[in-house]
This record gives sequence, C-alpha cells and structure tokens, in this order.
Amino acid sequence: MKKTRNTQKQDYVIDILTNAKHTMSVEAILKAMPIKVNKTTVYRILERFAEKGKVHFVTGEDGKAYYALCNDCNVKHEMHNHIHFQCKSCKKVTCLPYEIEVPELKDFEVQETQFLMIGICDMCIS
Amino acid sequence: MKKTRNTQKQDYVIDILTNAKHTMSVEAILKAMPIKVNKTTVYRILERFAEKGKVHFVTGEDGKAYYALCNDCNVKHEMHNHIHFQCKSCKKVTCLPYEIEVPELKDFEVQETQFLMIGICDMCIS
DNA sequence: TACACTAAAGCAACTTAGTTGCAATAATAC
DNA sequence: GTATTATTGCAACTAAGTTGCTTTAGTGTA
Repeated sequence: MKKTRNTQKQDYVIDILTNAKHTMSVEAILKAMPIKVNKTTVYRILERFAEKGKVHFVTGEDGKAYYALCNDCNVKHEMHNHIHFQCKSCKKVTCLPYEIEVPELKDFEVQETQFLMIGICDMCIS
Repeated sequence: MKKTRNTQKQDYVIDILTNAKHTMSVEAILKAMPIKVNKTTVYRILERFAEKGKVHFVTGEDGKAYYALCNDCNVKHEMHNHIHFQCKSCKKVTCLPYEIEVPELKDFEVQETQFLMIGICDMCIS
C-alpha cells in the first residue's frame, strides 16, 4: 500500500463530512472549508478517501457526485447497499437506513452499488 | 396536454433506442443518427419522451445520462424499479430484469428511482 | 391547395463538473 | 537538517448539458 501523509486539509474534509447532515458535493465542501483550498485538491482528497473506504459517493440525478462518510455501512458489507434520496428541488442527497437486497448477477462482476430514489423532500414540499 | 408533432428525427431516436442492446448516451444516439441532427434537438426529443414515459434514463457513475426505451417497465409500475448495470471499463449501461422492492419513505415523496450496480461486464473482464 | 399557427429543430454561446500535467510546497523518515 | 516524495496549487482543458433566439416544418382549417 502506498504511503500516505496526514494534512490539515484532509482533516478539514473529514470534519466537514462528519458534521454534515447530508451528502455533500465538492462545491459544497469547498464552501464549507475554513481556509482556501483548491478544488483539485478536494477532488483528490476525496478520491483517496474513497479508495480507502473512508468515504463513499453517489452520483445524483443531476450528474454530480455527492460524498458521505462511511460509518458502519461498508465495515460489514464491503459495499454501500443502502439507499440514497435526492430532492429534485433542493438537490440534497441523503443516506437512508435501508439496505437493498442485491441479486447475484451472472454476466457482471459487481464492485459497487448506487441506489437512488428521487423526489421531493419534506422541507421542500410545503 | 400540449400538442405534439411527428417528425422524422423523433422516429430515428425511437428506432435507434429500439435496436439498442444497451442504454445510450446522447452522444451515442447522435453518432447512430443516419442524418445530421443537432445535439440540442436530441436532448429535447429525449426530454419530451421521458415526460411521456416512452423513455427512461439512468445517471451513470460517470455523471452522464443513459437512455432506454420503456417497454413494460413502467406500464405496470409507474416507476422504473429495475436495476441497471454500468461497466467501469466500457461504460455501457444495461437494463437488468430485476425489480427492486422499494421501501415506503416517510419524509420523502418519491417520484423516480435509479438503481445502479457498477463493476465489470463479461465482455471487458477477459 | 394555400395559409396560419406554433411545435420542433438549429445554432452559437454559455455554464459547470471534473480532469490533466506540471511546478511548488510540506509531511515524514533518516 | 536534509532528502524523498505525497500532497497541494494553478492554469488550461474537456465534455455534458443548457439557454435564448431564430428558422424550419408539421398540422389543422378554409
């Protein structure tokens, strides 16, 4: 395994995702940063974390990637088979505590899953 | 309901999707067109078809939209709860004949679903 | 068949997420 | 303290998708 270093910016990303109520886009993470960080840096930090399984992401219906910390989700499963919900109005993506029972596929070697439900959230419905 | 017109270009899109083995990106549809068509046109044709329920799309892990004809998938269900598979190597997205049992969500009004499994397909594994 | 209405198509310019290659910076090991 | 190299920054780029406006061409009516 490649050597890694601890940096302040990586810590900030973890802090921000830890305190996040929803999954976050790179754009949102950048805005939440207490110091100025380049977007490429954030992309690469998240890429590294995703490889290590610290973070997972879903691609929203809008084509953007939304990131969240991995809590117990993949410790047990190696995969993130829980559902995400994206609100069409506010675009927020939320991790939901529902696991999907995934079928065995014959012609495909499955590495990840992304289950997304799309609609309107409570906050936006009123 | 708004009036619609039948045009050659719309027919071509339907033809192409009918003969497609996989879901198709707008780029792929454009390439498959027997005549020159503007990309904006294809986007708008697909948008109209999606509204009418003739077509559905999944957002791939790559953030691109992949379109497929709706066969019996939404006639019965109003939603497209089948699984899609995207190959990380060739990027192809395939509709799979597996329905997902979706949970009732309390805080969200669900309008659509996108279930994506990601990995390597048989063709690319060798 | 000719005409009016307007849906559909074309065009060009734009927006934005994400990427790339390379140079500068700074953790870590010695 | 110094060397090594992981990490960050920067600028330029790519590509998907959008927007506003003009032009073209289905379709209904006379």
